[in-house]
Amino acid sequence: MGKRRLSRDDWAEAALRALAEGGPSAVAVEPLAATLEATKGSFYWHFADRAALVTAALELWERRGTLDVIAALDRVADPRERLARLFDITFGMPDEGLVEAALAGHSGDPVVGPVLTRVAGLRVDYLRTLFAEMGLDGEECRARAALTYSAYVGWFQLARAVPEVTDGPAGAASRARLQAILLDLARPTSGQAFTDDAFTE
Amino acid sequence: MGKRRLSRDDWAEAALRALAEGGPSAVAVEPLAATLEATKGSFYWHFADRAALVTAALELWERRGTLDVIAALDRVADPRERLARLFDITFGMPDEGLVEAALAGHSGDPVVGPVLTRVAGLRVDYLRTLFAEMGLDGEECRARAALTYSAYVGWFQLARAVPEVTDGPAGAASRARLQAILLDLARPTSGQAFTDDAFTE
DNA sequence: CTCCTTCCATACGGCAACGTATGGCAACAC
DNA sequence: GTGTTGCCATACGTTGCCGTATGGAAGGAG
Repeated sequence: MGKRRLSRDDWAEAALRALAEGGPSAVAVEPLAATLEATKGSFYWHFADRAALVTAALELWERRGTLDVIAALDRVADPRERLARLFDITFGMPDEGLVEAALAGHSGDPVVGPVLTRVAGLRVDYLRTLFAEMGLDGEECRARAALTYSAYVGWFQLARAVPEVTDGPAGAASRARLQAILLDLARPTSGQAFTDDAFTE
Repeated sequence: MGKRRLSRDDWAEAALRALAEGGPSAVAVEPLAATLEATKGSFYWHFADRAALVTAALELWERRGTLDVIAALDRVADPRERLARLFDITFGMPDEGLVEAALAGHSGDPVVGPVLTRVAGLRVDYLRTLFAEMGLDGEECRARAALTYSAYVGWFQLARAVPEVTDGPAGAASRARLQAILLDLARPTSGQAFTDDAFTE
């Protein structure tokens, strides 16, 4: 790590890394400057203030983990296949999920809140239309989209809290099983089975 | 709100409230003192330092949202009925779930991390044994416990990010639907035998 | 009433991070 | 070389919160 000059993107990238590890409060100018072997002088040349840095990091996160993914999925025609690909991609990007978990507690933050709302809304909405393409009705789409997204985001929260559950061979098996179950939920034929409350015969 | 004297529990309760809203960083002595219409002098009489306050708040959260719930569920014999009750209780306590979401990003915190790991581990483990009682094998139990817990915790994360999805009449319907689907997941899959060995009526 | 314990307010020093101001170095223009 | 521009280091003032020290009020015990 030489003492080369830093670009605006260098700062944004470092901020995103800090965001994934310690949340928005970890995106602090002076500590980041230390890891980059620079000083605040560099930072305040590229950015107006700390909020601008957080915004840039969130932008990066939103683009890579949401916009780019949705764009890449547009090439897949079959909705079920698209859902499978979506799982493979999103569950395969641990950093992106970890950021979302790190952001969860800061929905009240004036700069984090709107982005979080927008990203989560976009994702749930995408799932909803995807389920709609499979022939499910409106309410069913809403519920399953919420469940699927909850399972995704909760998975990474679990990974943060108890890594043993999600990592390692047992964790990988659980992850594959989870994806299979979620995919199975998308079958419109099994939708009726869930509605009947009578379990004991 | 008179100027009455404050007890240790008053501080812990206020800390838990702040924890649910703004996460651990919101549990700050001086701001809390302001909301309680007191000063730090009161706080440092009841507690040694800030860490002790966070610990007390987390203890409160752990007891109410996990230990007490599990204890109350011990009275229910049928595992499936117990799972249903578990959902009703936990999803019915919005504050507890919101705390968990707020804590997600602070697994690295020396005081928050261990509690979070313990609570999450306890809950996943409880679900795992619950599924085991229903006759599912080890790997299946692990995967479904992880999925169920992920859906629970992710639901509250979603509630924080996009309240419109989880609140209101549409949100309530989605929540009921989600609980139904999760309950349905507890049924054995096609390839497996449902051995109701210990809990036949 | 008096004493003593419990509880709290005020004042203080310290730390970490924010944002600003200013000087300086390197590269390129001419 | 001289000047100009782009990028950065250093030093400074400010703020928000932590933890400590100390004096003092409220309320029961005698």
